[in-house]
Amino acid sequence: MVKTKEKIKIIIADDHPLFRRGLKNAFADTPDIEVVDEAENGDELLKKVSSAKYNIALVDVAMPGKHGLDLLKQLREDHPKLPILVLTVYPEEHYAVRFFKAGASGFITKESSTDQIYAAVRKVASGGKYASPLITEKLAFDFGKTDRPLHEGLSDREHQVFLMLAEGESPTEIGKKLSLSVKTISTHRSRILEKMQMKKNSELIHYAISHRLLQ
Amino acid sequence: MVKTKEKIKIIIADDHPLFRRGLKNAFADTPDIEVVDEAENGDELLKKVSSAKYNIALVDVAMPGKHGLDLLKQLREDHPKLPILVLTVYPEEHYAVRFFKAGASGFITKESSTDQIYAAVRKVASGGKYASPLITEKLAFDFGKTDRPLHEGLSDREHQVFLMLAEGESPTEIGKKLSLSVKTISTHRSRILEKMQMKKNSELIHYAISHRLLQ
DNA sequence: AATAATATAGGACAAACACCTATATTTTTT
DNA sequence: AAAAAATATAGGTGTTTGTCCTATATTATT
Repeated sequence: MVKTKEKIKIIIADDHPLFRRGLKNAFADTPDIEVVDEAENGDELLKKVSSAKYNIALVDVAMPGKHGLDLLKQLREDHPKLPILVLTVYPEEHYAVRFFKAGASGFITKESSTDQIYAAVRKVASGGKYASPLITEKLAFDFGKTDRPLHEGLSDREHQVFLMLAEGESPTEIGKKLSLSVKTISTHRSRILEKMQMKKNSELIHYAISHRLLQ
Repeated sequence: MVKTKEKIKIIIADDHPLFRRGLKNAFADTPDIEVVDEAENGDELLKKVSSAKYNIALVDVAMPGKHGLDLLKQLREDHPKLPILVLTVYPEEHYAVRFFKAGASGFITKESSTDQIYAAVRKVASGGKYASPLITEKLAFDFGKTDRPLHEGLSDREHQVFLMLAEGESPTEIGKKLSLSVKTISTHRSRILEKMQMKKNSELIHYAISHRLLQ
């Protein structure tokens, strides 16, 4: 039971040098948490986690290279035991569910205060899950609800393709980026439109804009 | 001439606490620059700059409340002499021109290294303008040509078509709505892309969203 | 009056894509 | 444990869509 004296070792992954600095500095104030490594993109993170020992990975999912749900899934696969605390700039409500399902242990936005982040790290380090009160409420509230936002009925892949379409990317571009055939994208698109009860890409775009799913 | 010993006093405005911390910490390393105040949104910034004395405002333009060009213009109006260094997460090429036009003294992205940021602050503090090499080149190239905000260089018809394209409408749909041939729309589109120095509709969409031209 | 910019579109050809079908895999339901 | 549903992936085919080049009339600008 001397374990309590050991520090929580975390690796942080974020592509903004100044944000990493802010994080590191914030954890310099905590006696029980220590930033022992950094990565500035998803691939570097994957490389590092496989070699060294961390208690938590604190990961911005919006990075160049491997990122988002893909990155999260890959991490889970390579290291099923490493708890992942997801960082994002996005308004959380729309994404949290998705990230939890994909195996994240916690989810916080970059607007969070240092105290919230400390709390999240501690909670996750002790094997728990962390979500902001807002999200927790939302999760509870939504449970079993049938009239959830349309886009939550999409599968992960569909959601991913949906966002890209909403950003105006062509099926061909999307296929290229995801290394999938245009046909596959086209099929996803049909199902997205069907699920969302829409007929045209323009409707997807409007939907995404009005739900603040874009930038 | 004892002036050289005085520190450059800056106020930083960003809605991410951790990013502010990173910035502050980065400037803790510089003997000649000092962060003397912070603001976490545009309104707070406006309030603070009117009361106190800073040599530079380092401002993230993507904040809740007053933000973006509006914020920048307001700052210029209230304090024509306060140099403003704009921070952004956006890929710089499309926005820099506009921000300089609106009176910014410098423009850097959040991906920048601390050294780049120090350089920017010093340059701006001494009355100069700062832009990354990439942008500088771009500005030189564009001068006299696309000197005004990109989308304002469009003719009325082009602007109309631009917005419809940005909403995801297809050339065919647009043609129908405007009772014009698809060919005409296609021609307009080419010219819009040319004038805005873009290549794809997705760029139009991003531009429109980030400039709040939609909805 | 001369020049540039704008608004319109036809023809030819290429690319993009939708639609249908199909299969393997995963997840959920029973 | 078995059956059913949902998910993720594409191939083939044929049409829609749109680009590029060219052209002309009209309107602004100098």
